[in-house]
Amino acid sequence: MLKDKFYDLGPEWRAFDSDQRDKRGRTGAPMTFTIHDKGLSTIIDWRNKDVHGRDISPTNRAQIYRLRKWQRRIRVSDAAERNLAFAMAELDRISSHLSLPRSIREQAAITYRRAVEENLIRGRSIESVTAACLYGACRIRGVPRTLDEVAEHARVDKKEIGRSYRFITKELNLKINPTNPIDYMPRFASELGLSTGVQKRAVEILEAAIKLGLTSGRGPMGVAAAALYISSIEKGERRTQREVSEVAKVTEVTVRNRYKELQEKLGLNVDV
DNA sequence: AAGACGAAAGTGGTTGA
DNA sequence: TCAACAACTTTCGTCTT
Repeated sequence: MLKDKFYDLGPEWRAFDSDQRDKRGRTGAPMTFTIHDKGLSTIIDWRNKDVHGRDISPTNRAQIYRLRKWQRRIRVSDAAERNLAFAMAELDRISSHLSLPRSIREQAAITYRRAVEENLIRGRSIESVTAACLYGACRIRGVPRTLDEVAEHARVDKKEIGRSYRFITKELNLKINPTNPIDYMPRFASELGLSTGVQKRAVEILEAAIKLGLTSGRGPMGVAAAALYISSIEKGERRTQREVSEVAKVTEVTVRNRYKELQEKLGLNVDV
């Protein structure tokens, strides 16, 4: 019954690439929901007096009671709806900034609705919960974005999103696997303009590394970056450590450490 | 001149008493 | 709640291409 009432609150333009998006993005949320009824609501007050201050007859009184009851109901469902609409708008806004596919956004919406149903929002900001749902949705769908990336476009800081995320996943029993470095591969490779051959090789390296347990306890992005770095050299499409570290959002030092490790333990000789 | 290297000190988050 | 800890970062001087 609630869902009939949602409007498309997304941006009114479509962006075809991120440059465009950056230029055209105007402001935060597409619309404010602070005034849900546009000031048109009528309030039935609690006194049993009419406009002239006279007592209302008992017959009319029964009717007034019924009206009051509805007013109460409408008010609470309106508030809930308003919050949901706001959350959906926020979800839309962040995911469009992150160029996330619709399916992920929907996954996030599902999670969010569940969170609402289970009363998990109380005490947490809607913004932090939506961001947390989105972050989780990315991981569930195997298209990881870092917490930093999500936080960058959310209106709350990383710490709070993380807290909400942990809470939500625990309370809803969401089974989310630890991030797999392989999931980052397509994105990193394409951001670096590397061929699918390089990407495939990097995945092979990662698979071998996972078998040897070289990935556990390590930041997945660092490992992914290192594998891609090695593979880019092997395939003659070399990228510098700096370039690789940039897209993976880690430092060169980390790329170095990881790749030295991979090289040594996997018996790869990359040099020359 | 740019890239790669590695040592050393600093940071934030997890873990275990 | 606090301290220890590992991974990662920052910074910086040096070596290699």
